[in-house]
Amino acid sequence: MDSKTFSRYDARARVIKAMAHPTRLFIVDELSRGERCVCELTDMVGADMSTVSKHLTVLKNAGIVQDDKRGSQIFYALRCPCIMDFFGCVESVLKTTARERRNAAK
Amino acid sequence: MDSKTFSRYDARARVIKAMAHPTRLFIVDELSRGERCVCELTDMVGADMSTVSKHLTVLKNAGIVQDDKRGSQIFYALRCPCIMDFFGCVESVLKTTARERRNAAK
DNA sequence: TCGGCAATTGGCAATATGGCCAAATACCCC
DNA sequence: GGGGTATTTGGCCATATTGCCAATTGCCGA
Repeated sequence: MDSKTFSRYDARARVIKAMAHPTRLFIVDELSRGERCVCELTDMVGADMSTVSKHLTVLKNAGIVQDDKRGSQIFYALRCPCIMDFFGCVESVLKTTARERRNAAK
Repeated sequence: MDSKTFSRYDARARVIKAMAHPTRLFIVDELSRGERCVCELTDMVGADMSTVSKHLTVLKNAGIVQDDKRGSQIFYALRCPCIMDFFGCVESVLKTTARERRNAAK
């Protein structure tokens, strides 16, 4: 794999890696229903606000979310709704695995 | 986030995490064109065979690929072609980011 | 059965990630 | 300007990931 090819896959991997965490997946799913401020997300996630903030930074650096400062709050929103396509695909992988496990158990 | 909700997102995150590496992304892309044995993939990737083998194990454990032993070789194939949907989505995130960066530079 | 290729496994070192606390910033209202 | 809320940043530790090498296993042909 030459370095140009590597760069292409590395760029993609960075975006995917940003999604590869249960808390960040939860956040993305929640944002798909509309923008939320950090404190709302913190309440929902149930972790330290600093932790949630760092997760949001990861998502922002990957280009998945955008932030909008309004007053003393910062609202985050999905930048690319197509991100939700991930879920359908991931679910079908999980379903396939579950089905095969059932068959294997027979 | 209650523990049941967490489990759901964690299961999804495990699948996504398996994709979150440039080499594994390359492998998935290559497998989308048809099955390949470990030595073919090793040649293409250009890493140690043990490294490629471990990447394949990660993909297999996530339910993304399946293996088929034939003679002295083991062929890997995608188990769920929809995995390729990831790429379109990731590309659009990358394109959005690139576009915004261009606009910001103006 | 022996030698050799294909592939996996174990071990190890380097590096990255995740989460909390505490401290620093930013903003608003009074 | 001062106090309070919202958010980010820095530091630290525990844990996970990655990649190579070496050793092992599995299979085939001579």
